[in-house]
Parts: sequence; C-alpha cells; structure tokens
Amino acid sequence: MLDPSVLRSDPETVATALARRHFNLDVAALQTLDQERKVLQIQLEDLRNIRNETSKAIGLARRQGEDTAIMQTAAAQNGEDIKTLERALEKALRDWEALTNSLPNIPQESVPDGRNEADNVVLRHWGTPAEFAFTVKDHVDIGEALGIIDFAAGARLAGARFVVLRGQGARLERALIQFMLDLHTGAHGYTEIAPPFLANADSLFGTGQLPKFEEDLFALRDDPYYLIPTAEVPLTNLLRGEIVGTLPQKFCAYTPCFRREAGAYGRDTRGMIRQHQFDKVELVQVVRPEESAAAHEMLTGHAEKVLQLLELPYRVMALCAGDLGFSAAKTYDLEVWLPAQNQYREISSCSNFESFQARRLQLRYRGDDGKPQLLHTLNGSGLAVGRTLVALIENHQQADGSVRIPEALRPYLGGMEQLRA
RNA sequence: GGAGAGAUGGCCGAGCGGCUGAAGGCGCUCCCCUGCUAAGGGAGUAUGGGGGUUAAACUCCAUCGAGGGUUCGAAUCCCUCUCUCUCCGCCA
Repeated sequence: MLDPSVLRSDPETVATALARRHFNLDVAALQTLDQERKVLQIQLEDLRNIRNETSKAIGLARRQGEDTAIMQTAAAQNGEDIKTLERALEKALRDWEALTNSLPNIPQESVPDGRNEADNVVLRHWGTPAEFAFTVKDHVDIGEALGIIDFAAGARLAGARFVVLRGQGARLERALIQFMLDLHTGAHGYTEIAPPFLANADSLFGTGQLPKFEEDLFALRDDPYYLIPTAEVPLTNLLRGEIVGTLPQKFCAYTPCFRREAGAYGRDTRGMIRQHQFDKVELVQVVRPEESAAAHEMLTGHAEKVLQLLELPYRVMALCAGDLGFSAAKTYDLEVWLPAQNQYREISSCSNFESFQARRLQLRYRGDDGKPQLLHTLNGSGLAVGRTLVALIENHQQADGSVRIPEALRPYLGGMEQLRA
C-alpha cells in the first residue's frame, strides 16, 4: 500500500513514478474519490460532535432533575443523520481503498527502465556453464532413469503439475533444505522459523497477495484459510501490528509453497520447473528504512552463496520497472544455468518492499523522536528447492547417467558422492 | 465436538450506562535533591484520522479482542464471531 497522505497531497508525482511500470494512475478519479470522502467525513464528524455535546448536556440536566425529553427527541434525529452519513462515508472509503489497494509499489530510482522481462539488466555472472562432451539430458530424463523423479505418480495422486520424489530423490530434496537452513542460520544470522502452511486472509493482505491476486491462491473450501504461496507470508506477518524494539529481524523458513499457476497454462509443462506445490527456503528481513538498500544487497548475497556452494553457474538480474512484482520497489532475480534448456532460469527473487508491506502490516518501530514509524521489509528465496534440485541434476550430470554431488552437500547425504541407478 | 472462564494502554491491573481516553501500580523519559550506589521529590508518557497552520499552536472524530444491536449517550447492557485458559471427549 502506498502512503495515503502522499496520494492525497501529491498524486501527480506518484502517477509519474508508476508510469515507469507502465501503470496508469487515474489522478482525477483518485482526487474525486478523496474529495467525496473528505466532504462526508467533515459532515459526519460535525454531527458526531453535536451528539457528544448534547449527550453530555442531557446527562448534566438529568442529574439536576430537569426534564430532558425535548433534548432527547432532537438528539434522536441527529442519530438518524449520523447513521445515514456513516453508511455514505463507509462506501466512499471502500471505493478509495479499492483504488489505492490496487496501486503497485513505486520503483526505486536505481531500477532500470523497461517494459518486460526482455528489458531486465544482467548485473553479473558467477561460474561458467560446463562443457559437456555428450548430449545433455534434462532432469526429467535423468531423474526417471535414476528412479528418483516420478511424474506419473504425481499425476495419479493429485494431478498435473505435481511430482513424486523417491528414494535418493526424496533424500536429495531433504538434504538441500537442511543445507540451506544451516547455511542461513549459521553463517548469515537468520532465525529459523517453522510456520503454519495455511494462512488467513489478513496475513495474505499484509504481504500483498490479497485482494488482487486471489486467483493465484489455493483456498480451502470449508475454512477461511489459504495454502501459503510462499513462506514470505507467514514470516513477514510474524511481527504484524507490532512496534518492534529489536532490529533488524531476520527470519528463514522451509515451507512447501502452493500456487495455482492460473495464468501459466501453456508454460513449463515439462518437468518440475513449475509445480502447484514446491519446496522453498525463504529469507525475510525487517529493517530500519535507512538500512534496507544495504540489507537488500546482503540478502541477495545470502541466496547467491547457496548457488556458489552447490557449484551452480548463475547470473544476477536487475528487474526493470515494468517487470517488477506488485509489492516490490526493487528486485534482483538470481537465474541459474540449465544446460538442457540452454538458458538461465529464475531460482530466486530478492526484493525490497520498503514500507509497502509494512504499511498494510502496521509494522513499525520507534524513531529517534519516539514516534512510531514504518519499517522496511525484504525477502528472497534462498532458494527454491525444487528448481535447485533440477539445476543440480542437470549441471552435475555425467556421461554415464549418474549425477555428481557437490562437496558442500555431501555431509547432508551421508557422504554420498554421486547419484546413480 | 461438549461445558465453563476470560480478552482494557509497553506490562500488571481497576472500572455504578453520562463527570473515563480510561483510577492505581510497574516500566520508560526529563527535571530537582543527594559528592558514588541506594533511596526520595516533581512533571511527562497510547494509536489512527480530519480540520487548521509556512510550521506550530489550536481543535474535532475514532479506538477498551472483532463485527453488529439497544440508548440522547456504551469499556460498561444484548447478539454473533475470533482468540486465550480450565475440564471432558477424540486424536498424531
């Protein structure tokens, strides 16, 4: 959510900033709605003031034994007027919120211009894609040959875009999770959280999935819960409504993530790149505003470290303004090399939300003047586990169909050096 | 799932339908006193929003778990919901 006072006082500047996203803010509509609101609010508060005064007077008169019948009749009419105005103001506020809740965050100045994915900027590369002396296979072929990935079973148990991992595959998934968590808690200073995998609507509103992106979520039929699409939801909501004393706060968690992928029907249908359920280790930071830019760089580095230790070549992309997610002010994507696709694919997205989420969450701290101020929130995948497993299998595949396990991961697999049939 | 109790400011805790945005205590901030420490005295100390102002001052409205209702007037009465606690049942 954007700062309502800025939306009121300087909508043109907001419109200009949002135009970089190719988002068109209807300033006139915004101002009309706010003007309606203002008129109603002033009238209503006047009436309520009258009510408070007359009620006080009635109380006083009663105690002196006077007859207050006439006063009460007048006050009753006033009460009716108040109810009418309250309903009108409520509607005006709803209209205003419907508009302002649909406004995306303002991109930071350092975010490159651009319309879509094609305009994202490569910041740096790490590692060199391996040269293969044989025809590379993708993770589907390798995994099925090794008997560790079973798409047919996933379809049988649930449907399309679900997968079953078996044996060494299941263990590899678990090893990756543990490896990532240990790294972030041990070397990067995050506190591990084991959150609920279901969240209520308030939580999903706080991080920005609701109300605008409900169709991306799995909802329960008989209970007011949603399956979390990312651990960002529980982790960022952990401190919702609080005035936080100890800063910064750094949380990480492993959770499965559930996404309907409603807008992705034709995309990535082969393999486990895009599933309805996937595992992810998520990093979340809550920091003072002046520290968020530096924290963003560090958090991105924490995610990169995972790829480096797993010896997976990647590049860091700065998303252009047009490709930025709804709530983000700035985002770096980490893209890992997938030899079978001969391209880099997103494996982590690290964003600074500034106060956009914090405003919805009422997530604050006390500034030097003692007044509550909004904090900044950040998050990043560290990493998407399923895609990491894919990248590991594909990048470290051998001519004989086995897969080399990188050094750093071996302790998590009982010293295993390779996956083989 | 059944029965009961509860939810008030940073914390504890009081609160007859009007004089309660809320007693009292703790904590915190500032000041005074005291040559350290300890003790003592005084003042201040919720949040959001509107109007107003260059900015203030000032002023108004809302908020006692959430939402409805009764009433001229609700922290206080009624209803619904949520959460917490106790007991019973069920269960990993």
